[in-house]
Amino acid sequence: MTISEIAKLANVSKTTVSRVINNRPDVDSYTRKTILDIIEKYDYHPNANAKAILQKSRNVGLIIPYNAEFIFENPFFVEVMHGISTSLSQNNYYLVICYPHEQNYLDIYKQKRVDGFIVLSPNIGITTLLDSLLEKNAPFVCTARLEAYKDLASVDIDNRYGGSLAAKHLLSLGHKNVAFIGRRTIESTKVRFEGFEETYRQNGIIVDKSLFFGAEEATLEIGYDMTRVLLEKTPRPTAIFAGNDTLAIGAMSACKDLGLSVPEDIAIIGFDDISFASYVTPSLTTISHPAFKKGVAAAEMIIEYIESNKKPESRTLPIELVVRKTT
Amino acid sequence: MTISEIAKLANVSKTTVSRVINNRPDVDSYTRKTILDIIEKYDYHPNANAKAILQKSRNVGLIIPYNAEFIFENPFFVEVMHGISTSLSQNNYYLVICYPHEQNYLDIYKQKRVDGFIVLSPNIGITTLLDSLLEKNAPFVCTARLEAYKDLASVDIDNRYGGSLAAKHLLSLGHKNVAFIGRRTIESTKVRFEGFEETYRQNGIIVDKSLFFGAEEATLEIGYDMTRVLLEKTPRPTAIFAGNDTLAIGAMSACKDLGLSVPEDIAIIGFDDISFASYVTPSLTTISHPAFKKGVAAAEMIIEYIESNKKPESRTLPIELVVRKTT
DNA sequence: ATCATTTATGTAACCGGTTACGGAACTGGT
DNA sequence: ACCAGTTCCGTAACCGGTTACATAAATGAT
Repeated sequence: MTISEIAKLANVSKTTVSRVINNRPDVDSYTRKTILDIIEKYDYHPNANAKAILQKSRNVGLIIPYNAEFIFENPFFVEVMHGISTSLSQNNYYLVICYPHEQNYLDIYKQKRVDGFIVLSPNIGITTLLDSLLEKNAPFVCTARLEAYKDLASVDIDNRYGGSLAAKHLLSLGHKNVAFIGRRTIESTKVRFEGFEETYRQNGIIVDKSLFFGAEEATLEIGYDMTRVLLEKTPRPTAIFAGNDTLAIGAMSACKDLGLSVPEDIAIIGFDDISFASYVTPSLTTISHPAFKKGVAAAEMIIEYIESNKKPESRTLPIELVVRKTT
Repeated sequence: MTISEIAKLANVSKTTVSRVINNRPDVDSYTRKTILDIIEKYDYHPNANAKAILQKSRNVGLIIPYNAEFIFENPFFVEVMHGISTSLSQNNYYLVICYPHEQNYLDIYKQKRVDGFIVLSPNIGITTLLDSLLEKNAPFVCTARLEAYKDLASVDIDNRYGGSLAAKHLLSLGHKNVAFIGRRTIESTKVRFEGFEETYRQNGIIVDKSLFFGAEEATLEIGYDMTRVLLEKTPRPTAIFAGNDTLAIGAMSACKDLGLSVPEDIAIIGFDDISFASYVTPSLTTISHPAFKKGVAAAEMIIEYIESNKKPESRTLPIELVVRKTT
C-alpha cells in the first residue's frame, strides 16, 4: 500500500491523502472521512523512509562511549537507558543503539538515520567524539556534565554534593581513616571524591591520597580486586567510599573473602542506589541517583533540541543519602 | 552533499556515482578513483532513508514484550541485548528498541523502519504479538522457545536439562525437602521446574507442589517476598531452586533477614549465572546461561532471515552447573 | 576490414512520500 | 450583481537515491 494507491481508491490526488495523513486543516470533512476509512481498511502506514527524506527520521541515537561491556554490567546505566527509551517511545521517537567503533556514529548522522544523539555519561577520554559531534552541528545531549565542555546540554546530579553527603555520613559515624575506590577515567567519580575530601578537610581530617584507588573501569571484579589490595594497607581503613554501587558490591565480596565483616570491621558506602543495593547482604548504604528520571530528562531534552533546533537548558537532578546496613 | 552534487563535481552521472558507492564492477578504475576521492574529500555519506525506499533499512527492532521495567532489572536480559547489539553493529545493522505499546511494533514494520525483529524471550502471554507478526510475514527470531510455536526461529538453551542439573546437584547434597520459586508467566521457568521435578521423581522423591511459588514477574523484591512466605512453611525446606539469579539474590536477602544462614540453614541455587552471582555473599551456585552468545546468535539469525528471506534453523546453546558457596 | 562482443557511461523512469503554486467553487459583504 | 476572500483540491516538481535500458567506444575474432 502506498499513498498513490490510497489516492486512487479514494478518487483524489496524492496531495489530498498526504494532507489527511498529516492532519492538515484544509480538507473537506467528508473527503477526510472517506480517506481515513480507506486507510483504516487497508491498514496503510506511510513509509517512514520516504518521509524522512524530506523531514525528520524520528530516530535518536544512543551513543555508548567506551567499552559497552562495562556499561551493560552496570545496572545504573541500564536504568538510564530504560528511562530514555520509555520517554522517547511515548513521544513517538525511536531509540537506535550506536556502538561508536571508529567514527561510525557520525556516519549514522550523516546518513540521516538519526536526528540527534544522547551520549551516555561521556568521560574525559572521548573528546574526539564530542568535538566531531560539535563540528558537525549534530544535536546531542549528555547524561553527565564535563568541566571541559561546560556549554553542552546535559542532565546530571551534583556529584560534589553527593561526595559531601557520603563524607558527612561517615564522619558522623566516627570514621577517620577512609579509602576511596573509583573509576579513574570518569569525571563524575573525580568530583565525587573531591566533594568527599573537601568535607573531610573542612572537618580537620586530611584524606590519605594513597588510599584513593582508581581503575580503568567500574566492574564488580575490579571493585573486588581493588579492595583486596586496599585492605592490606596498615593501618587498615575503617570505611570505603565506592564511586558506584557496582564497585561497592565487589568490595563487599572482597571483605567477606578476607574474613572481615561489614559494617563491624569495615563500613562501605556506594553511589547510585541500584536495585541490587537493597538486596545484597548486608544491604548497601548509598547515595540515590535518579537513573530513570535522568533518562527521561535526556530524552525530553534531545526532542526539544531536535524540534526547536535550539540547545535546551541543562538540568540538575536531586539526590539524597540512603542509609542501610553497610555503615 | 547528495549523489547529484558528487556527480556534478566528478563530471559524471548519478548512475556512475551510485555504481561506485555500491561497489559495482562496471566502472573504469580511473573514474572510480576520481569519484572516491571526491566522496572522501566532501565526506559524503549516502542518505540511508532514500536508500531504504528501494532497499532494506538495515534496522532490526528489538521487541521487549511485557513490562520493560522487569526486563531491565534483570542483568541476564541486558547481557542478551548486549550480544545482539554487538553482533548487529559488526554487520552494519542497527538496533532499534521497540516498546510494544498497543500494536506499534507492527506499525514500525509497516512503516519500513525495520527489516525484522528479535523478540526478547517471549512468554505464553504474548500470542497476539507473535500471531500478528506471523500474519504480516515479518521476519523475526525469538530468544526463547515456546512449545505452542514450535516452528518459530529461536535460540535457546535446554531448560529441562538445566532443571535436572540443579536437581542432581541438590540431591547429591542430600536435600529432600526443596522449594521452587519462579515466574509463573514464562515457559522457560515452567520447563526448568519440570526438569527439576522429573529428576527428583526419578530418584524416588516427589517434590511438594505447594512449595512451587509462582509470581508474575522475576524481580529482586518478588524473590525476597516469595521467600519470606515460603520459609514459614513447616517443615521448612532445606533448599530453594530459583528460576533465575535475580530471584535467587532476592531470596538470599530474605534468608538473611530471617536470621537463616546460607548454605548452612538453607541452600540456594539460581539460574543464568549473571555477573552479580559471583559477587553476592556468599557467591551463588547457579546454572550458566550464555546470554551474550544467545544475543549474538539471535542477531546472526535475524540477519540471515532478512537477507535470504528464509527462516533460519533454531539453535540450542550449551549450559552447565556452576557450583559456588550457596549450596 | 568487418562484425560481434565487451566495457563504460548516460538517460530517464521510478521509489513513496512532500510541497509550492494555481485555480475552481463557494461564501459573504456592499 | 460584483468582487474579495475562503475553502478545497489537483498538477507537477522535488527529495536523494536505484535501476532498466540504450548507446558509444574499445576490443577481439576472423
